[in-house]
Amino acid sequence: MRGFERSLPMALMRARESIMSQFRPILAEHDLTEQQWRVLRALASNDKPCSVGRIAEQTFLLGPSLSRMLTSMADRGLIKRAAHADDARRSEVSISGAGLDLVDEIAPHSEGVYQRISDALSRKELDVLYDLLERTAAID
Amino acid sequence: MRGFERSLPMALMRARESIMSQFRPILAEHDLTEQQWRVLRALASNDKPCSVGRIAEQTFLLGPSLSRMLTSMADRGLIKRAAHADDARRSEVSISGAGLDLVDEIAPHSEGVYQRISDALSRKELDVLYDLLERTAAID
DNA sequence: TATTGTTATACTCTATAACTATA
DNA sequence: TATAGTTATAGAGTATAACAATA
Repeated sequence: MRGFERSLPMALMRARESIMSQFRPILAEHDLTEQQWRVLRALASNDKPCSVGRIAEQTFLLGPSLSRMLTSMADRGLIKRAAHADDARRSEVSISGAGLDLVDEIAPHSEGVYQRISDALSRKELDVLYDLLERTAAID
Repeated sequence: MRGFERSLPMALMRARESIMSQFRPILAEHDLTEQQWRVLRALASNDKPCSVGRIAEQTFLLGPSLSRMLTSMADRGLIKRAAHADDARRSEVSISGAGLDLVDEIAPHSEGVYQRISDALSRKELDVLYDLLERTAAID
């Protein structure tokens, strides 16, 4: 079995932890978990409202976890839920104005983190990294 | 704020999920959580026994979580704990024979996953990926 | 006094199954 | 019958503080 250092999941985790460790304190200041932030970011990037299932796919959260998170995020006024026009089983979830405000408040800190990434990796290297990650994600 | 698609933490997570989703069923068959597997792999790659703090660093687990996990893994016979020779505060944790057997049992499946990665990425591309990930992990 | 590791506590997320209501 | 989403439940991990033992 290959060494721990040459384990791809661990290498991916080390890279991710390096970034998230800078970012988590900012999220904590705004009373957001990493998972809630993923939901907020997914909704902010989707221009249109989308289904709960679609959010689950985008954020790698399980339905039951997400369902509860959406309830608490709606209580907090960060997201909105509406009934689907054609299919009454579906929800149409979207980010609220307050949710967008929160994203905008956190965004500058995020860009600060990306500045440090840009100091370490050239634009070209970042492009290569994204490409390799995407191809890894596409396996199977 | 950059799009969700161009978020590096999410790109890292998507890549990692793609691999781990193939691997988790194998771990589940052997009653191992992802975190327990990280501990086992870390200990298997360290030739010498090491401290609880060192394992926590390697596996990105918090002390209290790790402490409980080590207790249950020791009860299961997967690891061994010994007192440190010079410093009685420290533990010396190492993998047991049964722990090594379990790693060896799971290893072939792991190589199967790496085979699929090798089908998608050339050796050179994998080297580039590891290098870029390492440099990302080294930020700050 | 600082450090290593454990225990205590509250909360969040994971994971699976069962359920509701639509389709 | 199948699908979308919620509720129920058990368990594991996260996170912080407090603690014991030792340096």
